[in-house]
Amino acid sequence: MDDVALLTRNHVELLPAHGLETKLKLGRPLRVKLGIDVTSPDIHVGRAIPLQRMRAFQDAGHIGVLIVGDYTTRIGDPSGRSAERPILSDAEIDGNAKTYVAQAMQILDPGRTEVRFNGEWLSKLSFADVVRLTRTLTVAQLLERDDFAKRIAAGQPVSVSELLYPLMQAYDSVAVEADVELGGTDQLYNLLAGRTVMEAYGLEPQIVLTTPLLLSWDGAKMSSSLGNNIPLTAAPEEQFGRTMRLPDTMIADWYRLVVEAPVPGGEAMDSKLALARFIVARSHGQDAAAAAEAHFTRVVREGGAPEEVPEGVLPDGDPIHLPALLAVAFGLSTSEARRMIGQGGVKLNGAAVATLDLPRAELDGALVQAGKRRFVRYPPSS
RNA sequence: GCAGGGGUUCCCGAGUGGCCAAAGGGGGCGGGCUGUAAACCCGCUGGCUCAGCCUUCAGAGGUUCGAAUCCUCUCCCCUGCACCA
Repeated sequence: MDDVALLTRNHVELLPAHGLETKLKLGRPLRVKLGIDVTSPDIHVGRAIPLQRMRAFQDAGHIGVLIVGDYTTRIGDPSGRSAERPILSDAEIDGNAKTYVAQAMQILDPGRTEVRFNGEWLSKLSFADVVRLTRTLTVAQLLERDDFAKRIAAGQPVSVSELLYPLMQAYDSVAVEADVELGGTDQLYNLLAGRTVMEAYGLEPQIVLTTPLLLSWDGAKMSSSLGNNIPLTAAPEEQFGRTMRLPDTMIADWYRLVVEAPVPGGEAMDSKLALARFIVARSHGQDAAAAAEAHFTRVVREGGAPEEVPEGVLPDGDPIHLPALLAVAFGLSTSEARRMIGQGGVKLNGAAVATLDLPRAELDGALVQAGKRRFVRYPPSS
């Protein structure tokens, strides 16, 4: 029933070498842990990759233990950062935590998922408990971490609280008695610390499995803070469009990591459309995916207006000043609107506009477009 | 604490008294092309009912006809050294 190749598909590191086979021979459902911190409100397609692994384990009869890092987020994970992360407010953290679980369930099997908030145990540790925890690792071990090493070499600050982060995450593994922990490659250090700490607490150390980081259309790691992400909560049209933004050269990678299937072949365009459909369908269902594709075809490929165009209200006065109108309608500055008009990017009922002021009659009942994606309709008065 | 080096428009990064709303790159936006929001090419990229005006170069004052550029003070960052009874 356990196909190791399937469970570990696309992994980067799997440690120790044959540890997973040994665990599987125990003949009981394994507890497969994945910790997520809640610094941003959305899970995106890249962060879904380890969730996909968790799903594979679930489908094979194992238990997914999803740790919501409400408590650790208060410390701030330094992974991949050259600066300390800002500490979020409690309200932000709690708000994010709520939406996270729902998003994760787009990928996971709810019936085989155990959701735990790590504040449950971390908030109860006494100072003596923390000291005991800190005894499990040495400073030298903590400083081995690439990120810390680089920052120290560069003379940048590393706060003591950041050093505690791997320990807290490791303690999660102790608390939930993880058999396997999943994570992106940037989490390798933390995951390995989990092994050491579990051992110190008399537990069988977890198996560590890391997944690749998904690169986005700009070639950088997909990340909410870089704005190159596709959130699982984004609207269907948005998810579809963002996927279509991928350079053709990255399609194969996304098929491997996101769809976990070979590229269908044929035109790059068709593969990319199918990829976009997959991503939307996973979050919003087949119907939404079809609708999003129809929207894309209409608006982007054919340059037409979408099915649903928001309605605007014309201001008073007769010659209507277009820059001001566009500024209100699309949230632009009037200078931006002027530039767009000057570059032929503004259309009135499909025809480019060249004047800044238009008679009210021409706008009444008109469809106004700015660029390819912004539309507003002014319903006829009377 | 002492000595030195820095803080520039979304980001990186030029600019050391007028030619600076400020080079260049990135990003973003617009157009062209295209069975893609890919690739490629061109343009734009502080605000303003805009041939002009207004507000920007960490902050506050000052010198000057004129300051991102000079002076003073303040805040923040970095690099050495010192301190760590």
